[in-house]
Amino acid sequence: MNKPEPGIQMRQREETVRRIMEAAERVFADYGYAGASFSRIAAEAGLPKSNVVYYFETKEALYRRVVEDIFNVWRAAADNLSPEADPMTALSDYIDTKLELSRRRPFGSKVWANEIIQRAPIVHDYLEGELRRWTDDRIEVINGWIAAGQIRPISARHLLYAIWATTQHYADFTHQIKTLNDDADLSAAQWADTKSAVKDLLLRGVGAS
Amino acid sequence: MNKPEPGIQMRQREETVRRIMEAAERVFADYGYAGASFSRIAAEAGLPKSNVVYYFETKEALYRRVVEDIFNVWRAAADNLSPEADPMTALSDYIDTKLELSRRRPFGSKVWANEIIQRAPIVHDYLEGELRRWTDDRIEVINGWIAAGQIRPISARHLLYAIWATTQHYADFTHQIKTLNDDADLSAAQWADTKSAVKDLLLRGVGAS
DNA sequence: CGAAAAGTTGAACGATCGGTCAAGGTTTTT
DNA sequence: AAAAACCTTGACCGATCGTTCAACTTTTCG
Repeated sequence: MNKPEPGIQMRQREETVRRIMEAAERVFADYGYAGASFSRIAAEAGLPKSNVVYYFETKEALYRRVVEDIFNVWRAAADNLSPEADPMTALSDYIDTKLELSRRRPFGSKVWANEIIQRAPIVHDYLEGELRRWTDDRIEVINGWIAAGQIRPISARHLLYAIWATTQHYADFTHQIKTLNDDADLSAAQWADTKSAVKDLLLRGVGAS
Repeated sequence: MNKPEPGIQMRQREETVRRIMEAAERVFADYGYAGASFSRIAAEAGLPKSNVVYYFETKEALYRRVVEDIFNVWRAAADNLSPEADPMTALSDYIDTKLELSRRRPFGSKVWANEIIQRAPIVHDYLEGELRRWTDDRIEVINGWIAAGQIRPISARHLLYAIWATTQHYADFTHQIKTLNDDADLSAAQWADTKSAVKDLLLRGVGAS
């Protein structure tokens, strides 16, 4: 049962796969599923097209890997919204985490948005299963907070939707936000402003003082 | 200077153009710019491909017409946010109007979202000109309300972004929302709930009692 | 009415797409 | 060192793309 020490080939394989997936995430985000081509992804990754095909067989398989990857990151972030915590702290942390993801993985967010806009041909099963359960669970948690008088009696479902919408907006609509910011990327200070403004607005909405 | 009474041909032309643009809006929303093909749009409109080309010359020209059309609708809706009105009434009406647009023109919203996600190759000039001016004007209006003590001192810019994000979310992420609603479209009652929930959350955020 | 203009449509074009394949090189295993 | 497995890559395939074109019908207008 000894794990074999990775040889040159295996280490290079992982590195190559990672490079292709990063390129693919960018290209899928910038051109959509149909508009993204193997040749463009390969060029972005600095590899021949055939080599990309060798590692990912089909375009759909590569796309699926990219979508699953970003989804796993998001799922991990979602665990922050735990039932035990204080409502304001938990929601505040959740918004922070989601905004930080929008900042660090904007292409992943765009790929996800594209997938949903186009009726989720790939991740539909996940939406019906895992996401539905996760959402129902969190709605119960929030309703528990409401019943205990810890927050205002708002609609838990629409609160979640509002958090998703506002946080992901800063990734998906990066270009619009940048344009309205005199064509400059948001600075670190502006990102901090964003976080506090979003939290201020939404948390006040649930009853923060 | 007498306007000529429209003959059979001209009336049918307008009708055909409208039918093509409706089909195109759906297809561009469902498949993205690159994934939308003349043949699919033509099939959706019930016309031969060549006929669609006859009316719109190139795919980019057709796409541009679709984007400009939805943009004009949105611009008209934006006028609701006028400086003179009472803050809460004005913001409430604005949110109502935007949500009603998400309900009635979801495909247009998706086309717009796609365009922005993909760096606005078509509407970039508009973003830099008209939208930037409109946004700056509204930020001034909101800051005026704040200075007059009519609403809480929130960030006007991020308030606007939050309104855009939450309202458009119900159009762009229709599929996700529908899936989380047991695969059922939102009923009229659920749309009413949505409107009041979004307004409750955001308006409380700006200081409604 | 008859010529000009506008609308309709199937066939065909070069370009690009996703994917296949074979030939040759490199690494790992025996 | 020989065999096996793995990796790299350019050439190539059928399908589909946006676009062009020519033949034809219908509508408009003097």
